[in-house]
Amino acid sequence: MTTISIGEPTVRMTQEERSEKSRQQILDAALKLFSHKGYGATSVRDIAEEAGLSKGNVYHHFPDKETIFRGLLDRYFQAMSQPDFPFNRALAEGSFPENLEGIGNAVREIVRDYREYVALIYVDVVEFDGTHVRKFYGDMAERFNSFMKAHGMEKELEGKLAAGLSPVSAVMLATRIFYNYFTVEILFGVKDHFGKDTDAAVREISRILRHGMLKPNA
Amino acid sequence: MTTISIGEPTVRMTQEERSEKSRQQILDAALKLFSHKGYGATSVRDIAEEAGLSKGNVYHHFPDKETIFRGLLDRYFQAMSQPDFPFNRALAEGSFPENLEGIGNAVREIVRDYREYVALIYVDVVEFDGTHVRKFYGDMAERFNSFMKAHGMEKELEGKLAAGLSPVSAVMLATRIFYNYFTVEILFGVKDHFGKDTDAAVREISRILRHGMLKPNA
DNA sequence: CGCAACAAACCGACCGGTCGGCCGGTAAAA
DNA sequence: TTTTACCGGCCGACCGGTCGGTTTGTTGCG
Repeated sequence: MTTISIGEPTVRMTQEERSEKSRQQILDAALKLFSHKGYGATSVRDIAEEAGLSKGNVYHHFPDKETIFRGLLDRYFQAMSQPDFPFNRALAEGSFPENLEGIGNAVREIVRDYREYVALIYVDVVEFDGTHVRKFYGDMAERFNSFMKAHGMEKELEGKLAAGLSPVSAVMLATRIFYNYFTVEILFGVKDHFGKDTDAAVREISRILRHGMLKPNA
Repeated sequence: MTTISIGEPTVRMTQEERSEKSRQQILDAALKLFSHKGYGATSVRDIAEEAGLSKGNVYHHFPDKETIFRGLLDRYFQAMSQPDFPFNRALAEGSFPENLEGIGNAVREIVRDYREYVALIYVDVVEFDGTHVRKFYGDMAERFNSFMKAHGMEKELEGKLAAGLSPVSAVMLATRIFYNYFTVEILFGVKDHFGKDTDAAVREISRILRHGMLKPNA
């Protein structure tokens, strides 16, 4: 048994617990570094140091550097598939598209809390040619379809949406524009880039998505 | 005078021409490498080799690696400010928002032709914390404003757009969603990610932006 | 014109330092 | 005792940047 003290009372850990803890420390350190320096510019030494472990130990838990990177994307995609992921909650519990503002706020929360993972997607696109994220985006329409079917949103939407408009397109479009808006705001660090504050921008986007930008009877 | 033969008749170049040609070769090589490997993972040796020059020569034309990177972003922002840039042409010569499909197609053309520069923006966000692109995005709303004023689009739009909706928001929103759509399609390499072909997606997005996703009289 | 004198373009070796990955050894858990 | 977590030195390759020296183009003077 090893004893570790973290200021608090001494903690006993089994071998499995220690191993898992190290794995998570490595992933946490790698997330921070990959998302701020890119993949190629982050060294395994950096990761080990940031994690407070030796380089040898990192290679004990992961076969190579790229496996660490893939592990991080898996973490993110895993989180996004949980029912309590803010976006999934907002989409399921409200009534689309009346709840567009709620969806916008959920996306805002996600980009804020997961900004490093969002950056990882850019890293993959640049340094791995999008290899690891292509499937995720390619399956997105189908995933929305299943989600909406599972939550019985189809019939309700059929009656509300304009004729000939697929519910999937409507939800996809709304999702994408909010992700894009908050990525620029939070990841790029540009405040109020629509020329108005965030809440006003979310309201205006929601309104255009619901009723269009043209005058109603023109 | 130097004589170079490129299969074709011999070409004479002044010192200034040779220098400029080398500078462009360096930038072209750097664009290719930075956009595919990231900044930190691209070595000045790689750039020199790709450009067909020596490393010493690269440092003769540029003081350091980062200046090369900034030079590439300058190139891109410069191109975007030209009146004949596809987006500017589409926005100026058509009638917004009837020409949304045309704007969509212009953005498609841009992302296709400038995909490596678009990737550079991601590289800046990840590896330079967005330092070089923040101003560009921060000034975007104001830039649209000036552009529309210069082309006398205000009054026309005032009569067409829904009450209380700012023309800038309308144009910004449309621009962003198209950029996002084609970035995923072209840069991420995901075909038909809205679940339908590109033209159908552009039409559907344009329609939602113009008339909204809700039934007209609901 | 010829040609010396200068400047700019260019090359490749070299610097201290870091890279990804491996491996032998140690100590603790099972 | 066997297995596993963990350490840190080691390898050849490569990093950004500098520098001494060579080639090439330009300029001015006779």
